[in-house]
Amino acid sequence: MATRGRPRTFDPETALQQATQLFWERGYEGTSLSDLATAMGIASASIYHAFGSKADLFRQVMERYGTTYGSPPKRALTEHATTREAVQAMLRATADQITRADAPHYCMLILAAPTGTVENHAVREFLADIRRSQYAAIKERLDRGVADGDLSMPLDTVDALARYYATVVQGLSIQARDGATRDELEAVIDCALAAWDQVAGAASPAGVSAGAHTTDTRSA
Amino acid sequence: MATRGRPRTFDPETALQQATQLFWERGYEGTSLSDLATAMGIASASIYHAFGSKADLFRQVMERYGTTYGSPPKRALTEHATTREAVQAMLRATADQITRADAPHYCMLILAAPTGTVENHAVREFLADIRRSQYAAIKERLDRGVADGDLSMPLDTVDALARYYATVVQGLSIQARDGATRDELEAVIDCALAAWDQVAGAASPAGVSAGAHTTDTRSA
DNA sequence: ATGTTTGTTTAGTGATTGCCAAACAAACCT
DNA sequence: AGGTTTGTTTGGCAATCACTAAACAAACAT
Repeated sequence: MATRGRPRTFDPETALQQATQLFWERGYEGTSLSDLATAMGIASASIYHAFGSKADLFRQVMERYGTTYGSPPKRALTEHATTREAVQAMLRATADQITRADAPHYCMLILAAPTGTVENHAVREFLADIRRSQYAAIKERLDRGVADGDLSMPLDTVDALARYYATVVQGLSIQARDGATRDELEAVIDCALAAWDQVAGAASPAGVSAGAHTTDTRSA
Repeated sequence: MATRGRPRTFDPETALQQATQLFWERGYEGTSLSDLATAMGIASASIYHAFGSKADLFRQVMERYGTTYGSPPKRALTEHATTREAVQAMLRATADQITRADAPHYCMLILAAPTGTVENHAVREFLADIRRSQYAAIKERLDRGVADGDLSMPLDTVDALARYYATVVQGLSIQARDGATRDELEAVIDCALAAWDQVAGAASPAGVSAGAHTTDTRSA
């Protein structure tokens, strides 16, 4: 089918890229529509025509963000043979992404809107949902490790370990935001992986569950 | 000296407390002066008279926050005999504070203003400075442990371990914000302390220093 | 050529932002 | 009582917010 009507004067992909840069630097509420219009090179009315509302634009920005900047850590999680290597690669890919010279030194998913006005509650929960799916992705990889016989531990320890590495990933963004270097993050990751060797490498995870203490004496 | 002039009609401490609640829930930029005036029960002009600007008020709120809600983790760090116990107590006190039923489930210092408008850059750096001093406090405790003969490791490993636990503390706030329970945080803390046993408990910390990292898989 | 469709800009909407001058109020002072 | 000092409120500042109606522009259709 041929294109009807007046053709676009801007490239939507380029415009989303420019919007990404602003939202990334200033967060959701810190970015105004006039800021966006200027950066995207079009009138604000064109933004509404092309992308809907500010919240809609942000959702499309985040979708693109997930398939570009957010992709390496996700791929690292699935594309390594052993679970430990996968987690290590995921952490290192995260550190790479949040210390890039050409972008803000943190993950937009984590810091673009952790708090804010009451009226933007839905946007914050939209981001929180994605973050919770990040945890779920880590947990799935650990579950796969258990299924592979690669990882041996009680079920609730798998949950804890997955949440633990999600916590580390999120903490790394604050560190990088506050000026930590790539090398400093690498040292943090080394410490975080030392926990792996203790919890998953040893026979027993030394009281990792909060409730009943179940001692698992199986060896790997 | 007797009090000159018209007396205050509100208690500054109570007013700061009410301002704290709002800034805590909505962050710095998410809280408006009219919101604050309503919550504090006074006109916005009185806020300026008593506290200066919005940024000044926020700084006073954070100062009070540090000596109240922020106090238990800090005290835990200094009031325990062994370094490991101190770190564990600090982490648990943090988890306690960010899952209180009477307050938002995160640390205001970490999530009140990680990103935002260009004009509020100074407020964000004010918070970042305090966060960096948190890392410094952890590092001081570890240094003391080394001095006490309580902890034995290379100097750069002490740096890494301090930054690592700062990372965990900050990650915990995102986790609690996104709905993690106190028990789930406890399980995360157990994992984080397993790293201690591996890095500080064992003889050598398995390459914790900032060495070569070759993971960079950045995409366009 | 005229109409339809789609995208653009102009020019605004009402609401809200942080902030402040000026008037008013309540205490103490001499 | 009159003056001084301090704190309060009223009223409104200019700027910005997210958003949109309406006019204009550029393509295709018939």
